[in-house]
Parts: sequence; C-alpha cells; structure tokens
Amino acid sequence: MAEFTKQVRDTFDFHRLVFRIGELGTMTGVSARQLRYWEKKGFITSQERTDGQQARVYTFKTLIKVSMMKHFLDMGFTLTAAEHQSTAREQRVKYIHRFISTGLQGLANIDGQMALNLGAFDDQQTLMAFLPDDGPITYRLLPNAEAQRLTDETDE
DNA sequence: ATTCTAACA
DNA sequence: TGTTAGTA
Repeated sequence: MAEFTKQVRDTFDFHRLVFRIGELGTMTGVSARQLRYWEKKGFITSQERTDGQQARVYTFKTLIKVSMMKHFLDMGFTLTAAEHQSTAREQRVKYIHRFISTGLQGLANIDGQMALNLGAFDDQQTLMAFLPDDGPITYRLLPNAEAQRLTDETDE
C-alpha cells in the first residue's frame, strides 16, 4: 500500500482518537462531575488502563453516547430516560446499518451514472438502484454477469 | 495544567 | 449538581 494512503488511514483511524474528561466536557457541554457520575451509574464507560495512570480516557463511541444523552437531557428528559432514549437510538442505528451493509453489494458505473448494486433479485438478475441528483430513485434489473462486471466491490 | 476522590459555609 | 480541598 502506498505510504501516503497509509498516512491518511492513520490520520483518520478514530479508534486511536481518545479524549480525557476535560476535552469531552467542552465538546459536549457536559461537566466533568456529570461524566464521572454517569460512569458510576453505568451509563458510559471509560477505557481500561493497564498503565498506572488514573486519568479517564474516553473513546469516540463514548463521545457519541454523551452527545446523545446531552441532547435528550436538553429536551427535558430525566437522566435515566435520556440514557434509555440514547440506547434505543443506538440500537436503531445499528439495525439500519446492518440492513444496509448486508444489502449493498457495491457501487456500479452504468452509462456514466452511479448505481447501487443491491444484490440478487433472482437466479439470473441483480437489482440496481439509480440515485439522480434530483428526481426519484429508479430501479433496473441486470443480468448477474453484467452487474458483477460493472460493480466495484465496497469491502476490502 | 489537568484529573482524581471525597465531602459540603 | 456545583464547588472546593489536597493529591498525583
């Protein structure tokens, strides 16, 4: 792999992107006191540390959770209710992501237009979806071989 | 400079 | 929940 690509990858590898309590606080508008309390209640988690340090480390995932909880708190929910709402939304997002990633086989270029390969329609045909900049989505069925030939795999 | 826990004029 | 004290 090209060195440049590797550098870009590292830059955007948010698994390594972590925050301490002060940063997370200013980003979300939630006080350090609240963050520690929420953790004690089990609503959020901080990263386990093997080194002897005690300063909490939060992952990107926790940032999302805290942001959602803050959102629902501002809407007037109690802390417990806000946590439930956040968890429920997280589950819906996971479900939708699984639904889409399972169905999407890749992107195809057909007559210079981009289309989504939505997988097998039957034994011979593949369902393709076209997304125009304006107008509604349209669908076409292509022979499996042709669809295969025009599709760039999304996975790697 | 920042975070930690524990406690409250 | 905020704030403060005394640490690491």
